[in-house]
Amino acid sequence: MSGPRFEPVRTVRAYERIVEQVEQAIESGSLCPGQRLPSERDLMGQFSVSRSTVREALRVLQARGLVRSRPGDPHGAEVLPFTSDALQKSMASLARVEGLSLGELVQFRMVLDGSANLLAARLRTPGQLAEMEAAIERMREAAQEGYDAFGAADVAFHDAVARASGNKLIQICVEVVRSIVLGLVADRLADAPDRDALMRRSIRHHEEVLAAVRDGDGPLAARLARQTMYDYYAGYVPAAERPALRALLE
Amino acid sequence: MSGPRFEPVRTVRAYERIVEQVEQAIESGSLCPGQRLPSERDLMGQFSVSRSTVREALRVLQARGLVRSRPGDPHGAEVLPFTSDALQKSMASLARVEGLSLGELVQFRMVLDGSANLLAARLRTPGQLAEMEAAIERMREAAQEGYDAFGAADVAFHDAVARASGNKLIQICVEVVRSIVLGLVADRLADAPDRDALMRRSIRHHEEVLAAVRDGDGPLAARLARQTMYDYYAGYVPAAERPALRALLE
DNA sequence: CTAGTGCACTGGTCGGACCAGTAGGCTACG
DNA sequence: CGTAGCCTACTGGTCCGACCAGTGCACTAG
Repeated sequence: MSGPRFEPVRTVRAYERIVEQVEQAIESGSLCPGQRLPSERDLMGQFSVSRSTVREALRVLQARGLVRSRPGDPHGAEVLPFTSDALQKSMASLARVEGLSLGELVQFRMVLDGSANLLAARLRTPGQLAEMEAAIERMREAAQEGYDAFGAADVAFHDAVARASGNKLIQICVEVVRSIVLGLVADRLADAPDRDALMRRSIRHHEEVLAAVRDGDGPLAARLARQTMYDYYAGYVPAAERPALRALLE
Repeated sequence: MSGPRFEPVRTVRAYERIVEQVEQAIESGSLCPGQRLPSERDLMGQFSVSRSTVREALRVLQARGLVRSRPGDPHGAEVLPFTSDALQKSMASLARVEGLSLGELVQFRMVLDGSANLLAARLRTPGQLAEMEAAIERMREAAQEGYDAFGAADVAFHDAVARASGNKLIQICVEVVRSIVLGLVADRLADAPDRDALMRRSIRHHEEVLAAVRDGDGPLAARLARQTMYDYYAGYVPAAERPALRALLE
């Protein structure tokens, strides 16, 4: 009954095949970050296509964050090291299009940060522990300097924890989601009424988290980290969403 | 000492501004999924640019998964509903370029799936609970039919849990990371020696997880979910990475 | 009323052209 | 001899006009 199983032919556009080839060259390592692609006019020769086609391919590669081109650059497009930019862009667009609420984002941060602390408590090296201590020390100094400096030191602490978790995926997602959240609440954080008290309390919380990490008590570190995050952001989250956040606190 | 703070001027390319405008129209909702963009020739009139520029903008929008165009379509490019495709693409490329190990990916799944179960145990609706039960029932049937059907039912269960967590971000990340992991181990899963025993044990584990979710015991559900994931994948993870996974089991 | 045909239009690709910008070599001046 | 400044050859960004294969719709012939 059934003859030979034919598959639907996929019409592959010329620029897509160029994208594939370059992408593969980058992934296979034969094209390293910092290296340059040939100029568009060279590429049109190598691929036997017109410049328009080459350019459309480059636009796609650029949109994926693999390549950057600059007018006038005599060396051609530059192959970029991986950045989470593309990931962040699509997640940010996800956040807007899909209508992600601040509550969901904060909840996700609680999950990630909690897990990062859990892992860090068990897997950290002495050097990483020192980094975290340095970050908190920096937070204490920065509290005198201003809110921006304090925020930066805060970020540095969470990054140190994420690194100590030993999981690059966690590390990157922490970074991506945090930047989205900070983008959403930046204006409201700026004019918080009692910033000094907020910073002092935040430092104390971070110290408790660090102590748990130092002691290797993962579950405690995770719980404290989630609680810290909750205390810090709950005020900006609509009351209706808060119960979902509290579900992550024992 | 410091004069007026000048900022570096950012030369904005024409196609970028087109991308911005269309992106914003989609995000603001004035352009809904299913609707059509004007034809390229119309757009070049509306934006006062050449077709090449319009096309480059469309390439970028297409690369971000916001739009699809098809040759010959008399209605112009179609605005797509959000899919996690773009997210998945950038995360998959991250996995390759950054050299994410299977261990890290599985660990991340343990984190996500654990948290999803924790939340689901506390926030699930009766309907969602029924979905999970149906998915497990489907797993029992599928175990007779074959490995592919079983895998599909397994995926359906985890999706039901992710939905019940109430967090779309968790839901999407679960989906994205799972598809990457499955892509990595697909060939090795196919010729596992004792597939029947594997499936039976997997069903039993899932039943235990479901029971915990039904009882509203979040921490237990989370721990069981992580344990299930570990048992299922640990064999494919290099022994050196396994301790990091076990750090997530009490 | 339906089956078939033709047309108007689409996106994909091509080739050529011009512009503003850059880098590096060249020149002329100190 | 060294350096400051110009010059040129090249880059990417944009525009234009053209052709092709594919699509959907309206119109027509049966």
